[in-house]
Amino acid sequence: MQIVPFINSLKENYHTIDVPATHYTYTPLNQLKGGTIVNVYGVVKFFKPPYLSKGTDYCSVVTIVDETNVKLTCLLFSGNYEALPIIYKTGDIVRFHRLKIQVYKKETQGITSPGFASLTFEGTLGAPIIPRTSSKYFNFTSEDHKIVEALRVWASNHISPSSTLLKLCDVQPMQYFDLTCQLLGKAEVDGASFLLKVWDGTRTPFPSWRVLIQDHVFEGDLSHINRLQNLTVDILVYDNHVQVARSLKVGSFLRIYSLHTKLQSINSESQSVLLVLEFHLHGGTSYGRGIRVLPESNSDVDQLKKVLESVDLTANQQLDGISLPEYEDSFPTFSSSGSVSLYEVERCQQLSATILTDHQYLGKTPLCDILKQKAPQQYRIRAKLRSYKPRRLFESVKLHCPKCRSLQDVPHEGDLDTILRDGATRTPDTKLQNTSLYDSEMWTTKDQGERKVAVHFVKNNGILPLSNNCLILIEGGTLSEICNLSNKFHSVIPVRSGAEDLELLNLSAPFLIQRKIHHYGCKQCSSLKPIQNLNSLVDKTSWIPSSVAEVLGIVPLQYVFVMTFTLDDGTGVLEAFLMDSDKFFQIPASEILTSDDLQKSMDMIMDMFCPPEIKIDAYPWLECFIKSYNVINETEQQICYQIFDTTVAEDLI
DNA sequence: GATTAGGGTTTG
Repeated sequence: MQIVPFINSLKENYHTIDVPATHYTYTPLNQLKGGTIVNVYGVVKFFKPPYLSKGTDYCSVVTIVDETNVKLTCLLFSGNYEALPIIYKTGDIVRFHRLKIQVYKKETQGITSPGFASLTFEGTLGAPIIPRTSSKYFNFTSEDHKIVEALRVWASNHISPSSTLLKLCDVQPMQYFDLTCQLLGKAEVDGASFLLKVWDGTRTPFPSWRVLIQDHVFEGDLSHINRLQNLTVDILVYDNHVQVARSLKVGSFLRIYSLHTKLQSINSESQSVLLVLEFHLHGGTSYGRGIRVLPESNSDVDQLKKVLESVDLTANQQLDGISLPEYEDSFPTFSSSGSVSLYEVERCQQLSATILTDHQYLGKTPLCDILKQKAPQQYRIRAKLRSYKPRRLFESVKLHCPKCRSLQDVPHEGDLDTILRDGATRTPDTKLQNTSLYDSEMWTTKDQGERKVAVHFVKNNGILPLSNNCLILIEGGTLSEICNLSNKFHSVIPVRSGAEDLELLNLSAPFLIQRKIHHYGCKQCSSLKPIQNLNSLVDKTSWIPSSVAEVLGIVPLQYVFVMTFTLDDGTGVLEAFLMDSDKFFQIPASEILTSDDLQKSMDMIMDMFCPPEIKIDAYPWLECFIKSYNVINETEQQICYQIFDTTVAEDLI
């Protein structure tokens, strides 16, 4: 061993030898050579909090990075827990003295060498630069100060801040995260697991599970815990973490790394299902799993204490033993972020996310029984939505003819433009303008081949109504012109000049446009009547689509959602067809294609029925009314099912 | 005095 590092090591670690201050040099991480002993600085990119190794020492694995953008994974061992770096989170800055560089599997790594010593600093820009170390005496100069500051600046521009530190109110089911909390109680569960009861002053989106233990093994203030009710969570720690957990002091502040959440549904007495959130600290040290006690001086602990002190227990108690209506008042049905509030899923667990609009007297039938029976029949069922098709909303919107029952796609905007252009090739006939029904105006466009556009303003008893009550007939207009006019006028009907009268374009085009809604007619079932028939409408200001359609001989098509639901009640799986204009989802299918808000609502409803990233156990129940019917094709007879008389539960809309 | 672990989630 070289004498100078040896003396420095003694100085830093044992403070018994008085030698002059030594100048340390720090090797950039891109200049490390195997077989050397170096001093390095770095930003912590990853770390495992110290844990007892399978040998004799504590171990901490720390990966650091510096301005050279080179990473170094360090294996740090010490028989003394305190001698390992006191790292609380990634982004902390460390200084290692007497780190041995070696090569393992072609990778350079650092490992403690005799006399290893470390300092750790908070990585936050502007935070006070206070070294954390267990060494009583250590070398710390203004140059170190500068290095730490420079690394902080570099890290702030090159390393994304740690996102794994979460408050309990922000945890989601199925997640790994780091929790800063206070230990309220603990209990031995069995050899392989140990219970920690903790809180951080915020409430989880689902109530925590409650781990069953024998009363006498619990350590902690139960009356305090009872007062806190659902502000406390139960964490089960396993295997290697058990002995650490056993040694923790109630009341201490902890950081638990890579804590895992899992959503679990449990059956309660009243047949309803309740969702609870489980917290597991699994065995092993992968991903830095572990527990570290935070000192009272830690700034995160300081913040946590303030939160804990400010928790309003009276407000808490009002929420305990909740009756549903009060509970819902506290939480918006849909969160502003556009995602479904987890409380809602919970709410759906307890009741049902859909309800029947009729037939409530019917008893429920298990799907396995329905699948054995002949059609046609009607059933009330309770099932979960395992999956649905189509997944893309716009693919589920169709046009349905109630007369011939045909279904067709909604024309795309591009196609519609072509249809309108093709229908508008004839020049407006001036003989058909200015009748008793309407006043006419004609324009000739410039730079567009002298295209002529005629607009006929339909009068009400000989008088032109205000534009927002006025129906206009338009000849030769493009889609964008028609859309602009439909914003100003009550209704727009695209027409062309016929032999004797204005006539509708073919029924590939909408027969009536009101704001953003395009009304279509069935080509099969309609037999067009003259435009002048609009005269027979007594009130020429309300322009009800069905009335307009009727006088013009049109069978209007209905906008519908067409979807296939794969329903599962645990006894069987059944595919049911849903065709809905607005009764089921309470969203008008006619408006959804042009409304972002409605699309968002629809997405939220489907996410509620079929929550992403959650097991089906945790899905809400749907109460549905279904009809079975026979479908016969060339080769076989098949039984199909359709959902009827069912709607999304009112408080979920 | 060597060993420990050598980052990359349990399956409770």
